[in-house]
Amino acid sequence: MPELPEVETTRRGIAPLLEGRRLAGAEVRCPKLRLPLDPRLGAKVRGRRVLAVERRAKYLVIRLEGAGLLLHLGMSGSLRLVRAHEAPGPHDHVDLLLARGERLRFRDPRRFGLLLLTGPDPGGHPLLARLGPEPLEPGFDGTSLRKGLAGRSAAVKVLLLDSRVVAGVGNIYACEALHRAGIRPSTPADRVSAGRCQRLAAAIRETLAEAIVAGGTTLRDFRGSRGEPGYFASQLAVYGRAGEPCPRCQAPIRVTTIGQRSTFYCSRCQH
DNA sequence: CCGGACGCCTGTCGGC
DNA sequence: TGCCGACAGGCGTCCG
Repeated sequence: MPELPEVETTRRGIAPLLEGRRLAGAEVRCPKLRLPLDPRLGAKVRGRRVLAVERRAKYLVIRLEGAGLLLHLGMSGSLRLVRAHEAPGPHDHVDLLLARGERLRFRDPRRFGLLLLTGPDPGGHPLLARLGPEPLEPGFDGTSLRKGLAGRSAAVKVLLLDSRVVAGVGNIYACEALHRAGIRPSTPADRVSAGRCQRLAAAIRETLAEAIVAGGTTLRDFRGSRGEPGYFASQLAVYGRAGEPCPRCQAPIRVTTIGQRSTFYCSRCQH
């Protein structure tokens, strides 16, 4: 579920609540996520101060004194600050405990998420080693995107979902950025011209930045750290809108399958 | 290396 | 109303 804007929304919500405070432990109720949770997580984080809450691609990178945490929300994860007396639901798998009875609660019905204890530099974890450029950082532009697409015959949309090409773009924002750039998702990646790569890189950045401003996209269950939904769904041009008129040219939005994922596009204004 | 298929889980929705 | 299959925002792995 959560793509870069949703993870960034979550990060912005929890960072001010965590940074500078000490963890009092952790409560692991269900250790079976994408990778098993460390059953001794609580003892290992207890007493450590939170130095920073950062984001890389769709990962939250939490730096602690002498250790680190790597957290991924998978398809259905969310984080929320709760009070100790709030009873956990069936999918509230783990809490990070703070002082004063506050907890950061990790809910993840589908359990594709991840919470790993790492060394002092969680950013150096192997899971992050092969990630491509951050789309909102200066290192990402038409030139670097074109390099990522060079020599690849796969559909350009498949490569936008490849975190080695660009980090953090998921199915919603790949569809939206391609629509904004006027590029058909099935176009072979190496046939996207330099000029169109420039346009596509700009479209990716704009789409992600606007979605962050809106607090992300809530289709069903995404919630920010205070339980609030994201409001970008109303600004989606194509995703989930099969049969509706294209906001630019009024032709009906089509849906097809590319790379085993539903793909929405306008056949009139995307070429 | 590349492209494509699959599995991991649970919830929800549409069709019959 | 109830059941059953299809599908969902991710991503690592395996196969040819």
